[in-house]
Amino acid sequence: MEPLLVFPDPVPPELAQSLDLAGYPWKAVADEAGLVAAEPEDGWSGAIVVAAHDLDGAFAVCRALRKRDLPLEPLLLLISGAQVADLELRDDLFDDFCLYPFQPREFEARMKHLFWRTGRGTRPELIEYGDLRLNLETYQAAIAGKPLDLTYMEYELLKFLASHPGKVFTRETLLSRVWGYEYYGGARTVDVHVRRLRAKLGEEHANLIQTVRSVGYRFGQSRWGL
Amino acid sequence: MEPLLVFPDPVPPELAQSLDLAGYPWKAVADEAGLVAAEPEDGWSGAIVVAAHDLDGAFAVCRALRKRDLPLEPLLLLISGAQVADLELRDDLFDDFCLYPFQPREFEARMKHLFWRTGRGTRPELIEYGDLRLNLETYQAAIAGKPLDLTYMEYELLKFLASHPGKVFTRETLLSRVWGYEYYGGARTVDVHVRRLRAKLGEEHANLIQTVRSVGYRFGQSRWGL
DNA sequence: GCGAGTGTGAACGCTATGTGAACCGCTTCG
DNA sequence: CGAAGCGGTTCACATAGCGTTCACACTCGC
Repeated sequence: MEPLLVFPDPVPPELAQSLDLAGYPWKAVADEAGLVAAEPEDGWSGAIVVAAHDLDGAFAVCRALRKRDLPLEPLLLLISGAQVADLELRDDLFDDFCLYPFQPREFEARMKHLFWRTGRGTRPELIEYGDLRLNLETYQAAIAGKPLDLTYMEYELLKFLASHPGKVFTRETLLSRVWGYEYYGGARTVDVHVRRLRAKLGEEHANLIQTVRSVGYRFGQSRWGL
Repeated sequence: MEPLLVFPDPVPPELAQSLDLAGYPWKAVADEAGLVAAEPEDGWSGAIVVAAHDLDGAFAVCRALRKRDLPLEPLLLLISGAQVADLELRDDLFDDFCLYPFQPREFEARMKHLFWRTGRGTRPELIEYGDLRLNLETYQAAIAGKPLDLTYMEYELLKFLASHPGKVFTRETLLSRVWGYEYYGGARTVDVHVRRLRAKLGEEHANLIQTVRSVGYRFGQSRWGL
């Protein structure tokens, strides 16, 4: 596991202790300049920024971390109770915060939840939508409990569509995202795969993949929430 | 704003007070059966589940909320310090947690951050004007909650008009901006599409698109009032 | 009341999509 | 080594949905 970035340097001893006890590798950074200098080859796996002693410096570090091409996640902010009000309008600078000084149990639970949450974004192991279920680990699909016998491309296409329910994708987008970025091929290929998917989904569920004329295809119903 | 779901019923008084002070509308629910019974027409805007007094009941509610077609978000869990360990392996049941009893400032900050996060992460790009709502991601439109079945050109035209409310466009402008810059066609095409749009909007909302004689069309009310 | 501008219904023709089948490369098995 | 099977791609054709156009009725302003 890549190390966590921790600000400031030196790190408060109780934080260092909690991190070590929980088994997180970490590296302290004193200021913005250190972000680049101390960065491991494979990047940071997350960041913990202690704002309790230096609010402005902490926010500066957060900003620097979030401005990168790939904003660093997750980012946990440790602040004193009196600083809670300063979070206002700075929601974009952190993923979660924890009152400082902290209870080790709460700190550890927040770390776990944060990693779980951001990890889920990159590697979900199960996709479910209505009766449909895709097991990404075993490459199996099932609808209403009945297993679907999908080919590789069919599975990949369905996986991509089902992981963005409601959103419409053009054939070109699907070709580049599902087939590959430099794919040379006719857009009708998508049609054929959609047709086979619909056939395998069965008459009852064929409408899971909807045609949006002149645009492309959409999986499932739109989300009108919020 | 739609109300928050709060479990259990009765709600602890300090929680009720904090919610009221922060201006969140809310509705208490006593058990899983109440989730459906008490649900507002437009759904919940989020949930707060107090686990401090009834851990199992709280998790049951969380599970029920997350199993729905559209898992309810955001979901804030309130737990006692002794229960933190019980969060283990239940990361999927909540979005954030707060130690209970809580400091109102921390509670409020978590609520704000949660709403900011879910709003930003999952909110589709929308165009809204009065009862009209256009979802740009899903190519769907709805008026007063009822979905509109629009064709591609109708959708594009409405999208363009609705994104410049109050402004008058000539047919030529519309042809070049909606149809395309090199479009060579009769101006009456616009009329026909406007007519169909009005018909689909329904008698009640047909006046959303107004005719400005000798000039063109305008969406919504003029900025000078009417 | 006249004319320009706009609403309306219907008809036409095009284009995007559905559909069946052929093709082609790859793997498997005899 | 060749045949067969499988899966992905492409092609040709059918078709319905949709955009455009036109003719005519109507309305508004002068």
